[in-house]
Amino acid sequence: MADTSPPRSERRLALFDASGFIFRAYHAIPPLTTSKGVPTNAVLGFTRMVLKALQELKPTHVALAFDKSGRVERQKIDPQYKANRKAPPEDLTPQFPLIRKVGDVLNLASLDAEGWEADDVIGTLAMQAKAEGFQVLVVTSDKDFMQIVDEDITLFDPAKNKRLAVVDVQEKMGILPRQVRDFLALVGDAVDNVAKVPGVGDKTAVELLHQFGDVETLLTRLDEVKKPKIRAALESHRDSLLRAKQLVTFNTTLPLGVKLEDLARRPPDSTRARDLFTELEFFALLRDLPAEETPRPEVPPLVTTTTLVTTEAELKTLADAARAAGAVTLVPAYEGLPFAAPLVGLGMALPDGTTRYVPLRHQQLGAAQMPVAAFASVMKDVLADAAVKKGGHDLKALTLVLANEGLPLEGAHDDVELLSYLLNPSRREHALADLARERLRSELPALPASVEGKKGRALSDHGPDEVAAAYAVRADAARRLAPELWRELELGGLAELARTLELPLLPILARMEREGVKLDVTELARTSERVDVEVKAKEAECHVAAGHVFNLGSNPQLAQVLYEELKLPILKRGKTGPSTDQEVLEKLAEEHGSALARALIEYRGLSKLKSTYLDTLPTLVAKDGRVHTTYHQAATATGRLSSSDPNLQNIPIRTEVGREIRRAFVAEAGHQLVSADYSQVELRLLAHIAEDPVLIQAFLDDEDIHSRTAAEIFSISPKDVDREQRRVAKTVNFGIAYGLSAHGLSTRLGISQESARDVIERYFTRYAGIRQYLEDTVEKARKVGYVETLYGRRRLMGDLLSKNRGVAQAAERAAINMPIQGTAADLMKKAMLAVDAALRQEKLKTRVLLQVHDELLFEAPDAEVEAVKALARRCMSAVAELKVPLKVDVGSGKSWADAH
DNA sequence: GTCACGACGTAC
DNA sequence: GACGTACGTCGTGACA
Repeated sequence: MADTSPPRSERRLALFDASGFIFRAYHAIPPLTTSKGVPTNAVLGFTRMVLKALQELKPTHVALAFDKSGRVERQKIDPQYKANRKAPPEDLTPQFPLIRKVGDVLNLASLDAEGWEADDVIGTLAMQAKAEGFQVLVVTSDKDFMQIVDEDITLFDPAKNKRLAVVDVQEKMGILPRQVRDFLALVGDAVDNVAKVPGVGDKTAVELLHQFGDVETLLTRLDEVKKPKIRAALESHRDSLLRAKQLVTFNTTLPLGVKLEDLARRPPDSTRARDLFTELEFFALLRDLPAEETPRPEVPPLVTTTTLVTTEAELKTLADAARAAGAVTLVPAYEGLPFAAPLVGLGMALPDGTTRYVPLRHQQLGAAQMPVAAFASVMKDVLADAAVKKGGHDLKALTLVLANEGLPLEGAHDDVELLSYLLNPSRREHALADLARERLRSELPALPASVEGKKGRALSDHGPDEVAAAYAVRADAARRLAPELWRELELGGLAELARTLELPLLPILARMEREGVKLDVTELARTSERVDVEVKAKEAECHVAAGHVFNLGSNPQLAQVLYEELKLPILKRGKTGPSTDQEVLEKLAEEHGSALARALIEYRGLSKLKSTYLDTLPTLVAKDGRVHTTYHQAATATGRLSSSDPNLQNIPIRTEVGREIRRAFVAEAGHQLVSADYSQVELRLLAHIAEDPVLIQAFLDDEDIHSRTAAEIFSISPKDVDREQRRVAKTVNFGIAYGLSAHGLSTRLGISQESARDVIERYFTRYAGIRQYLEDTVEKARKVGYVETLYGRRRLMGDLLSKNRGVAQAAERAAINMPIQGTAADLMKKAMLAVDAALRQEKLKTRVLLQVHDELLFEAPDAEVEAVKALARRCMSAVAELKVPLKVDVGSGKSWADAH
């Protein structure tokens, strides 16, 4: 291949002072957001400047230099350095990662060095490039950069469209570029908090430098300084002057570890640039992008075919390659629920792009397959080796199907479903096919319908050739998605959450699912029979009250009976017609004496419990007599887990029949169930996050929080609070973190809107910190476009600026709630890691079975019960140091009901 | 028969 | 629309 790189003399490196421009752009351009509310003024200014400078300078090589914890190293010289700087404005912070993204899609290298400023990165690169014969252009508006100007290094100020060479520095400053550092040290810098020598202004500084050349010489010949005042000042500021020179001097010897060749200019990735500019609504800039798709040779299309692995020797080679590379991406072929699903085959991808499919349990006659036992013996070690990082999509499912084969999996690391979830937890799905379409511009071939939960031939009835490519491509796609997702997580400050919380939690959830919880089906059947009698009686009662038989489960039929035949008033309407929900029925029963409504309420309650729990749960008991739920780690917008098949996070507890259902969740013989739950965790977190002194004190005093709130609201002593007042306060306490409204409170409590408004106003007067927090949260969310938890989990909030007021208000309530609910979820996840580690550490046989948001349920051998109670309380309380204590209630017994 | 949707109700 | 986050059941109506 011909060498097309420019001759040495024509190589021009443009170095952008990116961090400098971010702040300039932010202040130069008035606040601006996308229609979704993402602030973009600094991003726009920065992008325009970069594009303009590139056009003007036509460099052959380019780099963007950023600060990274920039003041840290200089503060080692002087702790006062930039100590007076405020944190960046809150609507600027979210623009930093966006600016990095702009650099990324424009194919410009972004460089930084931990602890150093962009200045130092540029200084280092400039020297390196000069030594290699480059012409260096530093794009900046900062005069400090004049210190590195020489015959090969010039500055370019895009704002003024002016270049600055040695002569310009001399003309402007009256000194040589290499004296700029001395000049800056003498006159100081108020903005950066660099001390000056008092009495020395620009003129004196220049004069002194003409006479002595630099500050070091000046200080050795102080007696030659004519003016006594200046001489005295210099004498007494000797140390601070030398320190100041150190501070203003660029470090030109950073170990950046970058080759200049890597900075060769590449055309923008116009596809991604187009997407990003569209997302940012930079429509004017879109036109300037090259129209055609830029070929991306470094990102080849996904594989379309693969090779089957059917011999032990081939598989061994593959396992060795994975071990050597330290990573492998695995996509299992299975159908149904991963607990108990047999492994039909395995798609694999290695970091070098090799893909394979291992057929294991295809039914096709004559198809060559890998014997399962041989597969297990070859793969066991590499799967269990945490040093070999595992990638894929839904690694919990992979962990489970491998566990079914007796193969423990360690080193789960690149789960693209989980990584995508952290980037945008509001998103409905993180299906691999969608991620591949969006991020790799590739369509994945379809999987057999049965795998997607639809009807069709069983997976194992397909031949290996039919499905091999589909699974191998998926492994290839997941392998390629992971680095991109990690990069975005790093940019958003979410990578630590992934590494230290979500990924370590994944195997714990897999174990909990595998463990399952024992269900006493006889007990459930007994209850079901009894409830059945009651349900039938209530049904008959309803039919009598209606005067004829109808389907009680059909709301349209019910509405006809209530509102047309019985002529009851329509109190509420839904989208499809008059409502028949519980609230309406209660009013009809109480205020209009409707016997039908009264009977129907009881019918609904009982039949719900019967159909959802009493009759369904027994069908979900596995062969081991236990129920195995599936936890979803990438499902909720707040960071909570969810549970399905069955959902064990909404097992009834409030009603008597509900408690009977919990009585059917039991411990094995010789064991007990131990329950540990956080008391009032969300209200405690609200107190901590909002820093409300009154609420914090209430928790420090371990008071009955609802009575205390009642006392505050009604301005009375806690001991004088009556039941009704406590009930009101309890409702307010529960509703407050949900964005409670006067209307909502009034309907819930059956009081007038006026008194509800009054109650809320009194609440906010007493708990002023809470009101402030709620307002600040919404305001900040509007500015930055997201809300976050104490641990940095983020939820993007696009609807806050919706023109539809209802939509915008709903988004405000969600924004208020997420930091509270999400932080509680973070805490519980941390607690689960701590509890798991402690159980191992103490070599206990106790297992964690269930997590229900603020509760953990354990199954403990009788002998361990007390130890586990103490352990759970300890681990869960100590998971964070907050301004309020984290209280944990524990209990134990033969059944879940008894453990409460 | 299958699917998507809305209404409803359970949990925290 | 009216208080946040989930999932499951049922009935309904469109479609095959």
